[in-house]
Amino acid sequence: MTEESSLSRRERERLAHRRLILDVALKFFTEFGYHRVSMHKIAKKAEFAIGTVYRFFPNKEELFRAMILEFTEKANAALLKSLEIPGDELAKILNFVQVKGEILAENESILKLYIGRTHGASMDLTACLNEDLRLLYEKVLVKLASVLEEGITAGRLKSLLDPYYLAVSLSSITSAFLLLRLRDPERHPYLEHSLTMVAFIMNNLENA
Amino acid sequence: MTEESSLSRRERERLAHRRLILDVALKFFTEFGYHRVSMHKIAKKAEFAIGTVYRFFPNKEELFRAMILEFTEKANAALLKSLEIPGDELAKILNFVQVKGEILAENESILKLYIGRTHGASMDLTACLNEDLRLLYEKVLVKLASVLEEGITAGRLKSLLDPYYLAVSLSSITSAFLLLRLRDPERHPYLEHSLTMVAFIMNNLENA
Amino acid sequence: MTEESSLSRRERERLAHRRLILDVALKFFTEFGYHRVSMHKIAKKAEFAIGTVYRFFPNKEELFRAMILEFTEKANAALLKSLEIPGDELAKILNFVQVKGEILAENESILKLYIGRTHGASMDLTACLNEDLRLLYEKVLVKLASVLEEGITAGRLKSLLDPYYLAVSLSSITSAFLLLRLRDPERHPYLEHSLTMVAFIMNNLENA
Amino acid sequence: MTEESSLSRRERERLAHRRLILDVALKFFTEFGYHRVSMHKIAKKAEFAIGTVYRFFPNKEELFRAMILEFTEKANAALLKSLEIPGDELAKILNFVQVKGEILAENESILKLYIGRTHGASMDLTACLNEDLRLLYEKVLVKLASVLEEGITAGRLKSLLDPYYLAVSLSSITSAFLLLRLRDPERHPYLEHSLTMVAFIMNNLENA
DNA sequence: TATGAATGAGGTTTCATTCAT
DNA sequence: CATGAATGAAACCTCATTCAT
Repeated sequence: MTEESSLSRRERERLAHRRLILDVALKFFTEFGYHRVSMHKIAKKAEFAIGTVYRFFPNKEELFRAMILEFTEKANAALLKSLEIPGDELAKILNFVQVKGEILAENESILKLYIGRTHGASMDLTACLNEDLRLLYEKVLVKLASVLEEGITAGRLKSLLDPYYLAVSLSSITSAFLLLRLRDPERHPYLEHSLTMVAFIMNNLENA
Repeated sequence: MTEESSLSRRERERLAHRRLILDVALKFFTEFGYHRVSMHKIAKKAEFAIGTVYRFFPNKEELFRAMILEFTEKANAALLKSLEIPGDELAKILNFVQVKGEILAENESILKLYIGRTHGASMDLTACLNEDLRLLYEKVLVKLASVLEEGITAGRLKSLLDPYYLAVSLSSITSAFLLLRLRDPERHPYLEHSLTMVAFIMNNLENA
Repeated sequence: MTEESSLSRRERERLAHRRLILDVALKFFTEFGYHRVSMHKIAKKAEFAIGTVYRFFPNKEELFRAMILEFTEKANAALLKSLEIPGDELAKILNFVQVKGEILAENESILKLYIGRTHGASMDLTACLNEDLRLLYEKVLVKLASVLEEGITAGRLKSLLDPYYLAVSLSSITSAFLLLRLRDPERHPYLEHSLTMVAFIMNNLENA
Repeated sequence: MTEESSLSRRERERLAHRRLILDVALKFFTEFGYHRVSMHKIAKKAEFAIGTVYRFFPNKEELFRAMILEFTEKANAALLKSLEIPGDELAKILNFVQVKGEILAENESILKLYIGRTHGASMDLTACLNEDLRLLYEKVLVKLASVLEEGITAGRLKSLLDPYYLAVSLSSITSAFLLLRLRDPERHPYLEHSLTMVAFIMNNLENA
C-alpha cells in the first residue's frame, strides 16, 4: 500500500520507526488493554525515548487509533476483495465467510482487543469501535449488500428481504461464530457452522 | 426479589443508599465510560462522602460490576420469561425478539455502555466481567436452543441445524439490529427487521 | 493491682470489656505493628461496635499507650521485686537477670513490638518508647543502682564505678542478649551468656 | 565513594537531585517520623514535583530505606576502620568507642530516627529494614570480636569469655551510654562513662 | 531531530473519629 | 450506653505530556 521504495533513507527510516512503535503498541494493547499500557512502556519496549514516540503520534489515543485503523483497513480490504471472486452469490459469500475466518486465525489478539473489552456479549463486531471504524466496516456491509442485490436483480435470489439487512444478518451470524471460536476454539469450529448457517439462508433465498 | 419489608429501618436505609449510589454510578458510567468517572464524582453526585461509597462497594471495579450485574440479571430474567409464553416455537421466539426490543427501549444508556461505545471512551473495561456476563447470557441461549429442540423433537421443525448454533444465530441477528437502532434509531427500526428476518429463518425451518 | 471484687456488676463488666479490647489490641499491634492495625479491626475482633471502643479509649494512640503501659508496669513490678530477694548483690542481680529472661519467655510478641519496630540494631530496650515508659524503666535502673550502692557502702563492692552507670551497663548487656535470643533462639541462649557476663563484671567488682 | 567526575552533566545533575531529595527526606523523617511525613511534603520542600521524587525512588519505603542505608553504610565503614589503628586491643577498642561518639555527635537526628523516639511518633517503620541493617552491624560485631580473639590467641587477654558475646556486651554498653546522652546531653557525657566502663572490662580481661 | 527529566493533575483508597439513633 | 453509618482529610502513586538541551 505504502510505497517504501523511492523514498529517501530518512523517510524510510522514519517509516520503519513508526512501524516499530505501532507493532509494540499492538502487542501491548492487545495483551493488556488500553488503560493498562502506558506510553512509557511502549517507548521503552520500542527502544525510543518517550519524546520520540510523541513525534510520531500526537497522543496516546491517536496511537491507539492508528494501530486499530491499520489493522481494520487491511482486514476490510481483504473482505472486500473476497467478494470479488468470479461465481454466483453463494460462492462469493461462502468465500467471504472463509476469508473472515482466515483473518481471525491470523489476528486473534487484535480481535480480542476489538471485542474482549466490550464484554463480547454476543455483540456483532460492527459495534465495537468508533465512527471511523464503523464506516470502514459499513463499506463491507454495503458491498455484501450489493452482491445480494445483484442476485436479486438477476432473479437468482428472492426479493423477500432488504439486501442491506440481509447483509447485516449474515455478517452478524459469522461474527457470532467467530466470537465463539475466539473464546473456545476446541468446542466451536468457526468455519463449519458459519458455512452451514449461511448456506441455509442462501439456499432458502434462491429461486427454485 | 429482595424483600424490603420486614427489615429494620437501618437496613432499609442502607439498601436505599446503596440503590442511590448504584443509580448514580449507572448514570455516570453510561454517560462517560468507566475510566472517565472517578469515585469522587460518584460520591459527590450521590451526596455521600467518598468513604460512604466505599462502605458499600470495596472498590471501583466492584461498584461497576454490581451495577452491570444487576441490569444483566434483570434483563436475562425477562428474556428467559419471554420464552415461556404458551404457543409454538415461532410465537415464543417472536415474543423473545419483542421483549429484547423493549429492554433496549428502556435501557439504552446501559446498553451503550455494554457495547463500549460511550463517547468512544471506554475501550478497556477490565474484561474480567466477561465471564460472569457470558454465563448469564449463555443461559438465555441454552433456553432458546431448548425451545428450538422441542420443536425439532416434536417434528414441527426440520433437524437440519444444531439448535444451539441456531439460537446463537437468531440471537446475533437481533443483537445486530439492536445495535443499528442504537446508533441511528430513525433509520433502523429494530423490531420490524428483526421480526422479518427471524420469521424468514423460522418459516424455512418448519416442516411443511 | 486493680481490685475487681467489691465492684458493681456494671463496673466489673466494664473492666472485663476494657480488658478484652486491650487483649485484642495487644495481639494485633504485636502481630502487625501500630500503623497496620485499624481501630475497626480491633473493634471487630473484640466484637464491639467501633463507637464502643472509643468509649473506653479516647483515641488510637491512647489505646496503644494503655496496652504498652499495662505490660510495662507488670514487667517493671516483677523486675523490682526480683531485686528484693534476700542475699548479697550478686545473688540479687543474678535473680534479676533470671526474671528478665522469664519475662522474655512469656512476652515475646510484645517485646518484639517494643524493639522490632526500632530496627533493633542492638539498641538497648531503654530506648524504645516514649517518656512514660522510660520513666518506668528508670525506676528499675535506680533500684538496681541502689542495690549496687548498698554493696559499695557496705564495702563488699569496689567503688570504682558509678552505681547508676553500672546499672545501665548491666541492664544493657542483658537487653542485648535478650535481643539476640529474640532473633534467633536456637543460636543465642539468653540466660547462660547473661549470667556469665554479669557474673564476670560482678566478680571483678568484689573486694577480695 | 561514588565517582562524580567523569559523568555527563546530565548524570551529575541527576545525582545532585537525588541527593537533594535524600537530604530533605533525612531532615523530615528524622524530625517528624516516617508516618508523619508525606511524599508531597518531601517533594515540596525539595522543590520538585511529586512525580520527580517518584522517578528517583519507586515508593516511600524505598526512599526511607535508601536514606537509612546510606547513613548506616557510612557509619559502619567508620566503625570498622576505627578498629584498624595500630596498637593493642585496648587501644583499638577505646578508639572504637571514641569514633562511635563522634558519629553520634554528627548524626544526632538520624540516630534518633533509628531509635524511633522522634517525637514519640514513629512506632512502626515497616521493620523490613531490620534485617539489612542488622547484617551491616553484624559485620562490626564480628570485626570487634576478631580483635578480641586476636588478643586471646596472643595470650594478652584471658579466654574466659566468648569473644563474640564480649563484643556484643561492649557494643551494647556504649550504645546505652549513647542513648543516655542522646536524651540528656547535659547529664550524661557519653565518652567518659563509655571509656571508664569499657576500660574496666578490658583491664579485668588482661592477663597479669 | 532525539532525548528523557520534569511536571502535576488527578486517580483510588484508608481510616480515625463523630454523632444521631 | 451501645451502635455503626457517615464523614472527609489525606495518603500514596500513575502517567500523559512538555520542553530545555
